[in-house]
Amino acid sequence: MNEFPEDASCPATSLLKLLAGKWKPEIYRLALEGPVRFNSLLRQLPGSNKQSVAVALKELEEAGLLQKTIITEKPLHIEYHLTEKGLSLVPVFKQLESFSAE
Amino acid sequence: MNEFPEDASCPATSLLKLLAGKWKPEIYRLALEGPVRFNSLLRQLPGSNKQSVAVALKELEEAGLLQKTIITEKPLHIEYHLTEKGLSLVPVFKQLESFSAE
DNA sequence: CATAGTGGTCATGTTTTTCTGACTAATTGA
DNA sequence: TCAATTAGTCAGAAAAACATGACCACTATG
Repeated sequence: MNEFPEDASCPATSLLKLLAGKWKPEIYRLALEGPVRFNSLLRQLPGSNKQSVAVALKELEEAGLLQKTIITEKPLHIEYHLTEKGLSLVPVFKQLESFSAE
Repeated sequence: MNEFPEDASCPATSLLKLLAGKWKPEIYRLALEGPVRFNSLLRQLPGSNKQSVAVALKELEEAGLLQKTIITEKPLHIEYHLTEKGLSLVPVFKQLESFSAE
């Protein structure tokens, strides 16, 4: 009988999967306060590990939410900061947070 | 040195994890159009299976986004419909969808 | 009475995700 | 020169998520 034969694919699925990955919401949240760094994140996120944080950073970067920058000054290091695309997610994220807080 | 010793826990994490679970965005999306049913969902979601859909429905219900109702009329069956809490997520979901569409 | 549809559960297996610990390599400071 | 900090990679193990197929109980239809 097939009551609803339409395609039920969902545009939000891949974005949700990306954002929900381990340590990603936490990293995104910290990135809202300013550029983040690999080792600093490891210290800020108790229970995290190099591998997962590296993967999270890479995927957030590939998704165009974070921009990786090599800082050649003083003590040579790498920073990740939100892109415009990353910033455009702020309202969504704020809503998710306020919803969770209920 | 511990530059940032604050707790970095994130209120959005659990909600994101809930929403990102397999078939959950698709089920939520279909529920926006009206009450959904178990076997009907299985037909509407190609590639899905009883187990995953059952788990998704249970978790969405436990999270208070869906309400399970036994319909005692005509051909006895069960419906899941969005709660007020579930409806309050609509704007978030719409934003996620429009963001994905870019 | 048999068959199909309703809405599941359960045990098991596979696949995906995440974690652990070892290792690398360049830079900096003492 | 030694040790620490930077930012990772890699292989393998463990844990979590997901899929498969069998089964169950009830209702409805022929």
